[in-house]
Amino acid sequence: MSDRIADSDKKGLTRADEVRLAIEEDIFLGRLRPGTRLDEESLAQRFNISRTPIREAILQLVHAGLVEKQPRHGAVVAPLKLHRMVQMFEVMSEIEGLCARFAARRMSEEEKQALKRLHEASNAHMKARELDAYYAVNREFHEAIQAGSHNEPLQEIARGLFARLAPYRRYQLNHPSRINDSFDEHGGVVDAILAGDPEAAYTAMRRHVTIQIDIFAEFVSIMGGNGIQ
Amino acid sequence: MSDRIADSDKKGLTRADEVRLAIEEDIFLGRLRPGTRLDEESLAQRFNISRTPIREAILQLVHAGLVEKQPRHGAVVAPLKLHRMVQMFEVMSEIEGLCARFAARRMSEEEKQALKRLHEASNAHMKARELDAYYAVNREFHEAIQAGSHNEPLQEIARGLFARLAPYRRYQLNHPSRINDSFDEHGGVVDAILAGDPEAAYTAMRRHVTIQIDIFAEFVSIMGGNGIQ
DNA sequence: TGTCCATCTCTTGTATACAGAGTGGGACAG
DNA sequence: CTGTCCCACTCTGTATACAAGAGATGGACA
Repeated sequence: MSDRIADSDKKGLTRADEVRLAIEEDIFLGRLRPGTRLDEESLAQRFNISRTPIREAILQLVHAGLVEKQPRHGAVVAPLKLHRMVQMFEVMSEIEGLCARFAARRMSEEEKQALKRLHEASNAHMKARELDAYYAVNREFHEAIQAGSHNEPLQEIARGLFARLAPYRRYQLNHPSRINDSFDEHGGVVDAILAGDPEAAYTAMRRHVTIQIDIFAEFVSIMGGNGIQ
Repeated sequence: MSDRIADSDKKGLTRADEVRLAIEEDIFLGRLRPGTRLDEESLAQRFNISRTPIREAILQLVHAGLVEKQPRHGAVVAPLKLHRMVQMFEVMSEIEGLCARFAARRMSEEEKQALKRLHEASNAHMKARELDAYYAVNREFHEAIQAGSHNEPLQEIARGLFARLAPYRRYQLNHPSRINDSFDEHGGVVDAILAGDPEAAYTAMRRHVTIQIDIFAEFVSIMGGNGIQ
């Protein structure tokens, strides 16, 4: 783990913000597993600052849903319960479907072209079997559509769900043929949005995310639920 | 304003939590208008505690979306911009519609009967023109359906949106005939849920909330946007 | 030997003190 | 008279010190 915060991008951010970003990344990248205790004192030592900004960072993470906290009992990285995770995917599919529906109606020509380019870029990564690169573009793809909804509260909800699911979502693309199917599903979404067909976009996106639930369920059944709690 | 926190219900709550609840109530009840500056020092004096828990409370409010904050620039009660508020209602109608759709599929017989009783109770308040009572039952009605979705993350999203819109929503039922129409629309939702018809429930609920947007837009046009920013 | 109680320690919650950034006002120059 | 620059004050961000609650450990008694 980076025991120090990069000296770059320190513009306008408080220490608390920097710590929050660092811990967020640790959670996303799996360096901090769900269930891990977040001790204020040791975090303070790790970042060479006092406990005050650490506490603020933890509070922010609590409200982002990444961390759970009970008074006088400390904070732990949120151990998503299985049924709750399935519920979140369920909501996510609807929210993203909604984003796609709005995007089909509201995206500007420039936004549509940018989306198309993103999709084409992911095509290259798919053929080259570059999993990490595909995963990165995949995220950009979904974010582009969320932004295309031109509805900020909706984007915030989507981002929040995405953030909470991110630690688990990365397992999905390990499924052998998944990356190809994912690309094809994206294609359907892109076509519907470019054609300006809201309902088709909604259906395609909703289906795309719903499939991820199935993949995830399969992953869980293989794992036997271990390591997830 | 209550300059002191009630000695009751102090179980398991930190000072920060108490302050947060107090400020939340002030915002909901309009005692703290959007745009009002939240000065840490004066709040600390008002509650007779130090700035530390005040800061924590403000942070929590920031993440609930009720307060905005920029580094080194303090916190103000979130001044909802008009277009953003419309966007929130837009999302709210979809979220509540979604809740209704799930509720139609998942509500137990007990939950359905409880919902029916709530609706009948609101009928009495409508006929007696008891606006406040109707407003209270109305909230219970929506919460019952949200709970009926049996999807916790979805409920949290709905609650969050409701909380952020609450300071403004109360104007809506002032519209003369609104209360009757509202009751009729609720009736449609109840019928669909009791019949176990997800799509009808979704449509009825979505329409019910969408109408609120129109009422709200009308209210705003009368106000000329003053006092809302 | 097992159980219960007390104390001790560890961690969180709160207070207070200090540092640094922003803002506003006043003074001086044009 | 007006504009600009500098100084001071105010408020936020951070550090540190203190208090209090929860859990653990050890001893004593049954």
